[in-house]
Amino acid sequence: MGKLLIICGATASGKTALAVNCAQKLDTEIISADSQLIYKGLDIGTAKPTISERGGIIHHMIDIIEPWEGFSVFDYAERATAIVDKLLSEGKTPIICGGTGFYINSLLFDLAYGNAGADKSIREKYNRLLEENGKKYIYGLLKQVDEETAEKLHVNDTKRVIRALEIYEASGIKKSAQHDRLIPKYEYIAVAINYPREELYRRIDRRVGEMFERGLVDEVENLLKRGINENCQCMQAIGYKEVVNCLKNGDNESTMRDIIKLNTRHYAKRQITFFKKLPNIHWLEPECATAERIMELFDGNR
RNA sequence: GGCGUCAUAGCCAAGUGGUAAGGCAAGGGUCUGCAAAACCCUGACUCCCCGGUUCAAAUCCGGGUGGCGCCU
Repeated sequence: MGKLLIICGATASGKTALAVNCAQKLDTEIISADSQLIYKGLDIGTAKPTISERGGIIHHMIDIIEPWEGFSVFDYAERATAIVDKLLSEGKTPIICGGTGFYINSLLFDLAYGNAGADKSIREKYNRLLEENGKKYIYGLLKQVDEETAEKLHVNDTKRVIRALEIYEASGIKKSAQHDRLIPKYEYIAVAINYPREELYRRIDRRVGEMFERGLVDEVENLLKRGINENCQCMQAIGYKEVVNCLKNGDNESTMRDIIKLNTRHYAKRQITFFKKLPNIHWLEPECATAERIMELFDGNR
């Protein structure tokens, strides 16, 4: 059975170029694992790889939905798994490249997600209850139906509290009653580039600066002009929500830049925390992060 | 030179006699259908220095140092 190559890690750490190099060596295709690259029209702020940066390699899971559409891990897992399987059946090595750890997990592991889909009306109902009665109230509701899950969650973590409530209401089964075993569906080897924190932050700063030079503000204004609501999921992405906000406040560009840099650094930190827990991940020092080195690791693992 | 004012964690900052709020930054972490989202945890053996008053001082008094403002 074939094996997957995962290239993950923090934003601005050089995943794309590395993945393209590997894909060229392996004569294969890349499957993006990025929750924002899926949107058409969000290019600059998401640092979507340009055609030339893609180096002639086919990239899947990029530009697959419209900005006003919603998307979730479940959708990702469904679509991306199909592509993985297709590539494997062709004898190719799927390369997964991206910084959304949750999406990568959804590909690697057979998660059940509580065996209950998102239910808009249930969510609305609990969101209303949250607004009317507060966090403690809905947390209390969860405690009544699924004490075990409630214990694991913090009262303030309303998103997950509501999701747990949703699972119970939609399926009649407690979230805590469903235990997924995290057994990888595929053999894989994961690599991430391990920049020293300060250097990673410098790279982020530089990249954010470049986004403004390329016209991030115009991109956001165009999306708004096209009628994309600022509350859309895609507009919550770093770079977009800040520009929208600053535009409203009349802040200058340097303020926008600083906020985006800061939020991106926070994001990178969270990504690193997430990937630390991914089994079988190799943290490569920047100077060792080459396609050649990865091929060695990959073959040695075969 | 004189007068006034301020001096608390990397930054902003509350506290004005009873044993150091809070915010930001930074670091650590959680993550099972919104994940570039959402959420959690961590920090001053000490309040510029020295001396004094007091059972007790970041808080009061004296001196010093430094910043700021005004005056000559």
